[in-house]
Parts: sequence; structure tokens; C-alpha cells
Amino acid sequence: MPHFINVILPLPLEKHFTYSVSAGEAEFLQPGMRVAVPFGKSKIYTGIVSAVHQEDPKIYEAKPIEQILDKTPIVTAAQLAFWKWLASYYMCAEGEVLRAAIPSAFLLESETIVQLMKDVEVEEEELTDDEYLLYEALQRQSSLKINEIIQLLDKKTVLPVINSLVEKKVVVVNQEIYEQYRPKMEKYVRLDPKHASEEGMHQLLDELNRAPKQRQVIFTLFSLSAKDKDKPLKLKTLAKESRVSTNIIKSLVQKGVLEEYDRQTDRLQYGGGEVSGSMELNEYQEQALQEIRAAYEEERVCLLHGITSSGKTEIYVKLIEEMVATGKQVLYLLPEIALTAQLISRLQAYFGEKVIVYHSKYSVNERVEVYQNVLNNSSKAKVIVGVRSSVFLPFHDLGLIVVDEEHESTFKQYDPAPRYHARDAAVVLGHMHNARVLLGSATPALESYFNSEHSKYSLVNLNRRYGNVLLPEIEVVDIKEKHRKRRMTGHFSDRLVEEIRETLAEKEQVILFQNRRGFSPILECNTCGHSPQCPNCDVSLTYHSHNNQLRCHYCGYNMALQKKCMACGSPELSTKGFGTEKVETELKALFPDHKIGRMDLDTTRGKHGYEKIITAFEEGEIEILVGTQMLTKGLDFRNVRLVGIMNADTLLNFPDFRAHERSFQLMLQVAGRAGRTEKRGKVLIQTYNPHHQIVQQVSMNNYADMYKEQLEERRQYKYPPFYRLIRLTLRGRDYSRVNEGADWLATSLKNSFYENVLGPEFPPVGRIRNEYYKNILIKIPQKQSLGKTKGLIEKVLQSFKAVGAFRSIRVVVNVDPY
DNA sequence: TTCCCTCCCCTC
DNA sequence: AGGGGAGGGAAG
Repeated sequence: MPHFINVILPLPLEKHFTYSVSAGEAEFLQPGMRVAVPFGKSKIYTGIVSAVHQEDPKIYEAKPIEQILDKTPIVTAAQLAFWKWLASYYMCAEGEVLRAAIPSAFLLESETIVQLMKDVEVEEEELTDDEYLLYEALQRQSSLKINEIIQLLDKKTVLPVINSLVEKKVVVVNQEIYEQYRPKMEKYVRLDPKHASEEGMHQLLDELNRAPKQRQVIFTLFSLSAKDKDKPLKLKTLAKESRVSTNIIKSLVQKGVLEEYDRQTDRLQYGGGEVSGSMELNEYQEQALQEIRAAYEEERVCLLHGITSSGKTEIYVKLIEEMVATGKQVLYLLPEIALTAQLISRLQAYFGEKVIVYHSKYSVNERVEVYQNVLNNSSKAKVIVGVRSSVFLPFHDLGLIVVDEEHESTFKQYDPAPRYHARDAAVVLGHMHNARVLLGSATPALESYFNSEHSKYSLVNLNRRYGNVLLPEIEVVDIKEKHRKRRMTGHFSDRLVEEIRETLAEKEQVILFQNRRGFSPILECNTCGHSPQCPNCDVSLTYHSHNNQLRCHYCGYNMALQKKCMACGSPELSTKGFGTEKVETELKALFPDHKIGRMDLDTTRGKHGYEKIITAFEEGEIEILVGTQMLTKGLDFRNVRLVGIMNADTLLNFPDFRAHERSFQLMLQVAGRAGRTEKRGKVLIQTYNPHHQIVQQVSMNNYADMYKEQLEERRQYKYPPFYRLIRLTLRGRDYSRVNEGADWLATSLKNSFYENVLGPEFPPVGRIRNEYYKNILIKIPQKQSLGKTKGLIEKVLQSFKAVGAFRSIRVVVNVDPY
């Protein structure tokens, strides 16, 4: 009886693929193991076994597998189930989930390499130019990869050339599989066994009489091993302790006195430091904690609504502590930007080496090690702190998931698929593991608050700031009025300048928030109104003063700043709008004697750029910090008295149904940076619309009103949480094709969903990298079955793909778009 | 995703 | 005519 396995491949393909295996292999293989399998003409991919069975796929002949890559599964049954749910909920292939879910180093792929045939005899005249070029290159370099050949020959289709050379028996092609993960090895030394006896030692020391440095090394070695007998000794440590260079030790190795050996070391080493118990909670925190505990008796998911600086983290720590004590794992999810050294060192202070961090800035090798630690349920991986993608780790016995800053939109993956929301996925993951989930925020997402009101989640409030610090005083400055009265200096109102001056005089710090980077988004001609556009995208180029460049934020196109208008030649150009860079420049003119720092995507690009700025600000080297929303995230600065929001309107006028909610969250979060110690902080909001309800609600710190009002709007205009959304984005090179396709798709969707299909519409930027975009939005009432709806959409998309004229159009499905 | 095949355009 | 790029279909 033949045996088969089903395999998930890391490709955007719906199906699992069936391969044949031997009886022995079938016996050994389990779902969750990796196998290397041939796929297509020549490629080898890594796939995950999803089933072992004996059903012969009669319509085709299953290929045999290439190799089994694991001794035990690296993907748990729970993960496979989670992937399945995620793929079906977010309407993507399981293969796409697989790619996102496991560290890329696990997915070895083959690469075709081309080598010269042994003892080749070539009639050079029989080769074409390209063939000769390749042949010649191979005489210099023993092997070439396809990509290198593409570069070498400077054309895209190189396979015919290679194939012809193979036929002429000049070259051979091989598939090379790379294991990407490499354990980190360190060199260790030990005494050669022949010197281990007392006698041998004496003899050895005699021998080394004339080599004092080497003798010194041996003495150090003795004293070190006397202290800690069986502890392996690193070559580096020995060199350092005996104060000699590693060369001297190497020569001892060569003499056969010492033996050198390699040991695998852990990349994820805990830096050490005191581990202390958690802090005492104040009475309000204690009460909240009790309420949360009680809530878990009823509901699995709890929303903690605690105002900024109320000490939510300490509550998390208590809950984590309790869970860790029972031996279960805890996942602590954070939005990307909030994942700072500050929080991690705080957690490490409580949990020591039980804390492990999973972050996008980690190397592939480091990620593999985190993954393996979680998989083995090692004592190092009890508290897993990570971003969005850490919901994919191979948890065992997961007891608690904390989602901090749960309202953050960075929890939603935008591109590529799976376009999942980590908070929502965490709730499902919690269900699957029978784990508790805690969502925490000072400004909960409307959806989450709604769920807590409709008893899907329980709700716990925490309304006191830690240490009874007062909430900052919020003042709204009407800049329209200030402009009229000529009380503006650039983008600074007289009130803001006054407050900054006062704060600086008291040796306290200022944060200025401007939600746009760059100097001044658009350059405009005063004569004809023309502003330079990106040739590939439908956007104006933005001006960056540090390199005097015009740049496209979408495709990266850039050009030097022109002195004259490109349309009419007028030299009178002015800049419109303003960003962080401009704020910084104006600030320097206003306060030339104070140190000013800027924090945005441009200044934090390097690996440690972010930390550098934070540290400089913490240590008072920077007195005024200008930044984008990066500033809002969980940073705890002691000495900030004043926060200025340069222009609230850019936030409010964003064309998105969540714009108001987001502005509220953002402004309140920024405001929360002010006055975290006894002294009351101050927040100035500059706006053209001082009576805007959101501005008012922010200034009164009134979440409840904001919630009520926004919820009503959502109800009226049929948006979440009342309706679910699925957005289809069409993309293609041909403008009219995309239009026709979008119309066709919208029309056929309307056959099923009627007025709940919106569009097709051009997105705010209708063309990016020379591709045209068009959106269709489908609104799904709560009563309507999600499964059936998705099935119908799937069907419509199928028939869309069947139309020949539309085949060049790509359609991206985004469930719950953010 | 990769690869192969077909079709069509451009150059010689 | 033929190289070469673009577009579509299949992959177990």
C-alpha cells in the first residue's frame, strides 16, 4: 500500500500538495515537520506536512519527496489550526500564512547553480556570444547562480543559453539547497588529556620554562578550572584572564598542550542584572487587578481602559507573574513602535531570563532561536514580548495574552498577505489555547470598547494616574484667530512660544508633535500654481531640506530642487504645508540657544537611531523634541512639562472613517507624555477649528463622549463595529482595463450585496509606481453570514479571473481594512 | 512563486 | 527570421 503526505508550500496557492513517501517515511513523518519537495520543473521548496495518509490521488502521479528536514515537528497542531483559521478569515492562502509564520531561515530553498562540466573540451566557434561569455566566466569562477548570470549577460531570459550549453555538454546545472540557519559557534579550550595527570602537569610546566607567556596561560587555566571545575572555558575568556593575545593560546593548541573545540552558543543571552519582585500596586491598581481576576471567571477577554500614566504595565506584570508561577507561557504583544528598550528592561527586571523578545529587527538566526525556545517550552521563553508576528510562535500551554496599546493600527498587517490584525488574531489564539486575553489601552479602539459594552469582553477601568499625578491641563489655541491678529511666528502661536520659553526657563523639557515628516510637503509656483509631480505616482513630490531634494514617498523617485517653476519658468516658488523638519527649523530660529532634537522616520532609520534620540532626551541633552506619532508610544519621560500639538487639523481631515477616532487617540496619547511627575503638565493644541468636537473631547479627556458620538456616526454610515468591511483593491498597468475591471467586479458584487457595495473609487493616490489603483468596499451587516459572504466574493473573483481581458489586473482582498 | 510556452514586437 | 520581452497557465 503506497503512502502519501499533504504538504503546505510557502506560496500563494490555495491547495495543499500531495507527495508520495515510503512506508518508513510515512511511519516517521508527522504533521508539522518540514520536508524538502520538488515543485515545478526544477525548484525545491520547503513545505510543512499537513497530513500523512494513503489516499492515492488518482488524477495525477504524486512525486516523491526530496528529503525530510526535521526529527520532530517544528509546527504544532495548534499552529496548523490557527493558520487555517487565519487563511480563511483573511481570505488568503495557507502558504502565505506559512511564509509569515515561521522564520525565513527555516524555509530553505534551492538555487540553481551552473558549473563547467569536468574535463570539458569546447569548440569555441560553436558557441554563441552569450554562451561564450558564460563559458568564459565559468573558467574564472567555479560556479554561477542564475541571478549572477542574468547580470553577466545583461538580459532576463538566460535559461535558453544555459540549456543549450547543457546540451553541448559544456556545463552542468545543480540544485543547491541552503540551510540558512547557522548556530553560532564559539571556540573553547581544554587541557589535552595527556597532561591531565599530576606528573604530566609538572612535565608540562618544565617544558614551558622558556615561554613565560604560555606558562602564564597554563597557570590561569589551572586557577580558573580550580574555581569552577567542569565549566567549559572559552578561548576568549582564557585570553582575557591571562592577559595574552589569542595567538599565544593558538600556539599552545598547535603544540598539543591545549585542545580547541567548538560549542554552540545561544544568541539570545540575557544580559544579567538584578531580578526583583514586582512593585507594590496602589489601591486603584490593586482594585483594577481584582476586577480583572474576577472578570476572567466570566469572560476570556478583558479590556483594561486605563488612562495614560495610570500604571497599566504594573498590572500586566502582576498577571504575568501569576501565570508564570503556574508554569504557563505568556505572550505580551506590542505595536512595533512601542517596543522600546525601556519596557524590555523593565520586564527583565521582573522576570529575568524568562523574558524573550521577538522583533522585526532581529536577524533571521536570532528569530530561529526565539522560535526554538518557544517550541521547546524552554525556561527562557516563558514571557514572550513581541510585535504583531509573534502570534505565530509555537506556543505550548499559553496562559495569557496581553495586547498593550490595543487600539494601535500597526497591529494590522497591510502588505503582504496575510493581512491580519494581531489583536483580533490574539483573541482567537486565546480561544484556541484556552488562554486569557487582556487588551490594554488609554484610548481603546471603538470596536473593542463596543465589544466590552456588548458583553463580548469584560471591561475594567483605571481612572487614576500613578502617584495621583494630575492629568495635564489642555489649552486649545485658535490659530485662525492668531493669524488674524498677527500673533503667529511661522507655525508657532504666541501662546506656544510663551509656554515653551517658560518651560525651558524652569529647566524642563518640551515635546512638539507634528504628524508629518519632511520639511514642507509641497513646492508650489506662486505664478501658475504648478507643483512638481512624481512621474510614476499621482502625488506631489515633497521637499526635503537636508539634501535639497524633491522626493516621492511612494516610489522613492527623487530629483534635485529646481530654482524655477518647471511649468512657467517663474522663479517664485513657495512651500505649502509643513512637516517636522520645518518645525525644527523654525524652532531653531526662535530658540537658538536651546538644544533641539527631531524624531521621525528619517532620523530613526539606523538600527539604534531611535534609542539614541530617546537616550539623549532622557538625559536632558535635548531640551525640545520635535516628532511624529513615534513620540506617542509608551515612552516615559520624567521631565516633560509641555506638549505642543502643532496642528490638529491635519489629523482630523484625513479621508478615512476612523480619522476622528484616530486623532482623538493620537492627541490624547501625546498629551499623556506631559507631566508624569508631581508637577502638572500642560498641553497646547493649535488648530483652525477650536470647536471641533474631537478637539473639545480631547481637551476634556472625555473618552465616553467621543465613543458615543463616533459610534453614532458609524451606525449611520454603516461602518464597524456595526458592519464588517472587506476591501478589494484592483491594480494594473492599463488605466482603462483597471476601470473596466473594477466596474465589472462592482456590478457583479452588487448582484449579491446590493447597496452594500461601495465604489469602485480611486484611492487618494490613484497611481503608484505606474500602476493604477481602484477600490471596492463591501459592507457586511452583522446578520449576514461571514462565511457565506466570503464564499460569494470568492466565487465572483473566480469568474473575474476567467475573463481574459482582466487577467492582467491584480486583486487584493483586505478583510477588516485599517 | 517559478518556469515554460506562446504570442507579438522590433531589429537586422 | 529570430531574439527577446510580456502575459498566461500550471505546479502534486
